[in-house]
Amino acid sequence: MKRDLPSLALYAQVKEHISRKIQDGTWPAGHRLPSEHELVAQFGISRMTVNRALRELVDQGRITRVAGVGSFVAEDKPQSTLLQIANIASEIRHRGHDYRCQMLAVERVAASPDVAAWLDLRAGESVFHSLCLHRENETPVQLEERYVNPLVVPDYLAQDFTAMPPSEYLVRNVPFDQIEHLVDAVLPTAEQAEHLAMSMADPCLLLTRRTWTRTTPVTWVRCLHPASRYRLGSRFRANGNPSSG
Amino acid sequence: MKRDLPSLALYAQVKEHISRKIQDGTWPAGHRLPSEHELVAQFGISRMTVNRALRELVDQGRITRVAGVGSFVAEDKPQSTLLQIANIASEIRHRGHDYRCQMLAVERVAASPDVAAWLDLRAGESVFHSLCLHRENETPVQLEERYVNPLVVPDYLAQDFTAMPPSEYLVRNVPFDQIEHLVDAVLPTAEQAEHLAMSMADPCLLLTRRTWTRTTPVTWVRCLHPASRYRLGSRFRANGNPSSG
DNA sequence: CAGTGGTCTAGACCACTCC
DNA sequence: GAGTGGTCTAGACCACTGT
Repeated sequence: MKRDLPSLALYAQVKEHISRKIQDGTWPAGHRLPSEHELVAQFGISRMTVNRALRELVDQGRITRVAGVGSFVAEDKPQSTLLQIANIASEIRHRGHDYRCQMLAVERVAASPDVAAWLDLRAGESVFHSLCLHRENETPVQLEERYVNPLVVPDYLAQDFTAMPPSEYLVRNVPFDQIEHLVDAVLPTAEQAEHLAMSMADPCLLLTRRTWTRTTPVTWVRCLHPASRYRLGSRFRANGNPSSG
Repeated sequence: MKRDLPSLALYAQVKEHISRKIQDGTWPAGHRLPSEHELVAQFGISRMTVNRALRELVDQGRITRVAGVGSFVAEDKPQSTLLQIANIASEIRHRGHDYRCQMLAVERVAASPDVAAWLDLRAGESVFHSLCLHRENETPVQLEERYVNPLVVPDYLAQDFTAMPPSEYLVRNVPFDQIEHLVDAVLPTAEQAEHLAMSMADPCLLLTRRTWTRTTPVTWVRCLHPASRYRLGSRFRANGNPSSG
């Protein structure tokens, strides 16, 4: 069998193989994975090695396993903490509500000094910019302004974001190594308030997120939420033995 | 050797053995652990089993390992994401600034219906309540209102919180299994604005946190931050192969 | 019952570090 | 060189689920 990379551990190759199938949608949530025995035969490796790969996927929340039944692609990606917000579309649909993504802009612009610094480019270089409004039952809940590094995602402008919102497109196509979140409370500008159909006196949650692949910046995005219609949450169950406070 | 629990997996017994030595201070940060070979001899089990225990301790951030050198007790626990805010005192001191905790109230009160529901008690039952103001270089940065379950933390009222803030006291004394965070953007009430020496028109970040031990609620706390003086952040490096968005 | 995952063994080879 | 951890094998026994 061919090697993807020089001497990547066998268990890691199995993990990548399965992760890819999940990520690109070949194996949707709830889909049953091949059994350990089948993977042993398929990869020509020992069961302990397959078992380690699957155990680590469980730890990462990618799959769930039931002894005597099988292994399945995990339903939700509770991810950790703030990542939940990345998938506002599925979150809204999960509540049984209508979701709509309205594109206000998709364009190529010259990077301002700020944006250039954030994306580690030179000012004036070409970057992709998008502005879109996410609606829950036609009520605006998030104004998303995004800059994307064209070196990493050259096809960004060609996508139909009304079918697949920018965040989901990036999730499915760009692997990342690092993610940074900042959360602020702000008052909206007049223009933002108008897009969000809210008062300028009402506070908003502002989530700023940057992601990297290797050490290359991929995207910088600011998500503005009327606080009365959106809150950020996370539930965490302990693995080890940390403490409360 | 004696068994702690009936038929706990061998690798889990090794993990517990090591975790206990770390937690009770027998093995301080940086201390060198026995080698895999020594643990094999000590427990009379195979090396794969010892190896699994040690790998999982690495995943949990308890220890670090260097091939060719040895295994060592990990230095600090940076914790993940939002938990950072739990330790506002050390965070402020880490910036080289003065930290002060001013107690505005420490008392026993009858649980309102809301608080009773949050803590899973009956309305009117006795609960502990504290209100304190955290200052950075004498500037208020967090107004912390907290309710504590007296069944879990009976000695809460007797503590000197100016020496050790409530969050740190709980961190050090109550193990937890679950933690829930909610983040809102709000405008402060007149009273809150006065405590925080801010305008009522300026937005605040409101962090609400609940913790459980087993399934028993321990504490419910609301931390109010002037957004101009505080933002919430998290940096995350991927372990597996998740995606960006 | 056959199939699944959970665990465990007793070896093995390798790359690495320290002396 | 001896010691360390990183990985891997080819078996094994068990408890559990489904039919």
